[in-house]
Amino acid sequence: MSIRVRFAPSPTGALHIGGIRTALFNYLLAKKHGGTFILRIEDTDQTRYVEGAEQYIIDALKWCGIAPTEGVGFGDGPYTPYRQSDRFKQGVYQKYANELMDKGLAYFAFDTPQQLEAMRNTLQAEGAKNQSYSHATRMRDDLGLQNSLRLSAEETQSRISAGEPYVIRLKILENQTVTLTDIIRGEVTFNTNELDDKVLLKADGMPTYHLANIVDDYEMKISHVIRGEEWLPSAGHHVLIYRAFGWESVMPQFAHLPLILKPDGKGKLSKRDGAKFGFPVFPLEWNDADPTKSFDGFRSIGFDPRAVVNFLAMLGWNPGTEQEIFSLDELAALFSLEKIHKAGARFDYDKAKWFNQQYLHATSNEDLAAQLHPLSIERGYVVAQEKLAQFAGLMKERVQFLNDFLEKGYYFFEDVKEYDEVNVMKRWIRVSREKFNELISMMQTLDYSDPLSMEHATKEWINTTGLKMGEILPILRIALAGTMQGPAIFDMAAYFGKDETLRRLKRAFAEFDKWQSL
RNA sequence: GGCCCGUUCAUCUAUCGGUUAGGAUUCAAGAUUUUCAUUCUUGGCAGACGGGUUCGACUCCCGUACGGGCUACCA
Repeated sequence: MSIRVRFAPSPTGALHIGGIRTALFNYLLAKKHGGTFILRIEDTDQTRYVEGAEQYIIDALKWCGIAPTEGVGFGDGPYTPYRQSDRFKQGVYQKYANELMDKGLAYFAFDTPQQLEAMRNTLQAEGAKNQSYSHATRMRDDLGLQNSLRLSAEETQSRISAGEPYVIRLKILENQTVTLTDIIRGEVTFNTNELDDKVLLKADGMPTYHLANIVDDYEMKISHVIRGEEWLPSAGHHVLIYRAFGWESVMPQFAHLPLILKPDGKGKLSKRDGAKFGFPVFPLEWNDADPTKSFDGFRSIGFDPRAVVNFLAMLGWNPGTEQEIFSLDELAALFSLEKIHKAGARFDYDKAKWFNQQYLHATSNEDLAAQLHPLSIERGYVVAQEKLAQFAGLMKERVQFLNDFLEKGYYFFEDVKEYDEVNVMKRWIRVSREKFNELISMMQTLDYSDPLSMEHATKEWINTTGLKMGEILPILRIALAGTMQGPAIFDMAAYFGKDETLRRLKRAFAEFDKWQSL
C-alpha cells in the first residue's frame, strides 16, 4: 500500500509550531516510504478566514524544508483542487451529504441558535449528563427540536421550499460501541450514547470539518491521518461517518499526536504564548496591518530552520538512541509512528536555543558569511565576503542566533560607539601615558598576519616594561572593541590589520585621556 | 459536570519484567580562555500514590490522585 498523508490546516492566522510539528511528522512518514504528502487547506469557516494565512503556511513549510509533494502552493496532483472552498464550489460535499440523507443516516435540522441554547438550558436544569443534540434528545416532543425526524415529510419539504435555513446532522445510532485502533494509543473505544449528532453541512451550505475532512481523505486516498490529539474525542464520529458511507474497509489509519504544552505547565501551547513568555512560538514573523498584532518568528529571531525542525522532531518522538542531532534525511530514515509518545511535551525554549547553537557551530564560516551578507547590507556595511567569513569564525562561538552576529560584533564594521569606562579607568590611571605611547610604537612593529606571534611579542614587551598583563591587555581589548567581551585580542587585531588597529588605539587613548582630565 | 487520553530527574527523553534507572537541556562547582563565549571534567536532580499479578516490577492489571484534550452551524 502506498503511503499518502496530508497536512490540513485552517487558514485562520499564523500557523504555530505545533502545526509545524504535525506537518513534519506527516512529511517524515511520506519521505521514509517514498509516499505522497499533500497540503490541503481547510477553509470551510468563512468567519475565521484570515488574509495571508494560507501564504504563511506555504512559506513556513518551505522555510522548514518540509515542502509537500503536492497541494495548495506546491503544484497539482491527481486529486486537485486541494482547497476546500474550491472543492465546495464543485459540489463535492453537498453530493455526499445527500448520499447520507438518501440512506437515512443523516437528517435536516432547522433549529435556530436560540432554540439550541434553550435545549441546553432545559437539559442542564434536568441534570442531564450531557446537553447534546443526540439520539436521546432529537425525538423528544417536550424539547420541540425542529428536525426532519420529528417533522412530517411535507412540513420538512415546505420549510425547505420556503427557504428556511437548515443544517444536516449525522444520525447516530443508539448504544453501539465504536472502536478505533490508533497507531500511537492502541484501541480507543466510545459508546455512541455519548456521541452527539454532529452537524455535517452548515446553514451556509459549507461542510463542517467532520464531513469535509472525511470526504477529502477518502477521495484523496489518504492512508494515514496524522493529526493532533485534540481530534481524538471526535475520532469516534469520524469512524461512524466512514461506516455510514460504507468506506470503513478503506478508512485511513489514525495517529493522534501528543500536544505541545506551555512551558509553565498549564495547558497546550497557544498562539498568545509567544508574547506571554517572550519567545517565538511561530516559525515565521507575522506582519499585521495592526502593529500590535505583529510578532516575531523563529526565522526573524535568527534561528536555523534545521535546528527548529530538529528540536520539534524531538518533542514527542525519538529513535531510542542517544543521538540528538539529526538531518532531515536521517530523521526520515529513522522515523516511525510507533515510537511517538503518548504524553504531551512541554515546550522548552532553552533546548531550542541549544539546538540552534549546535547548528551554528557546525555551519562553515563561508556559509555563515553568505547568510550574514544581506544582514550586513541592511546595516549599510560594505564588507568583502572573505572578511565576513573571518568575522563569522571569530564570533560564532560567542553568539546564539544569526541576528546576534552584527549586533554584538558591530565594532568590526564601524567605530566603537561606547567604551567600557569603568574597566578602562581602573587601569588607565595606574599606567603612565608614556607607556601607552611605547605600546603603540611597539605594535607598529608586529606581524599582523600572525596573531600568535603578536601575542607573544606583546606579552614580552609587557614583561620588559614591568607592567602587569592585567593593566595592558584589557585596555587593548576595550580600545579595539569597546567592551570586555569578545574574541581574542590579537585575532581582532589581525582582522583589522596594522593601520586600523593603530587608528583604533590612538582614537581610544585620546578618549581615555579626556576622561582622566575631567 | 460528562466523555476521551495521559503520568520516569525542573524540562526533553532511554528502558519494550531482572540496569548502580542511561543521555541531553537547565542549574552548581572546577579546568582552559589573563575578557566573554566555546570546550572539557565533576556534581545535584526521577519511576505520583495504593493495591494486586510475579521468584522478581518503572515496565502488566485495578483503583486513587494529578495533568491534558474535547464537550460550536471552529477547526
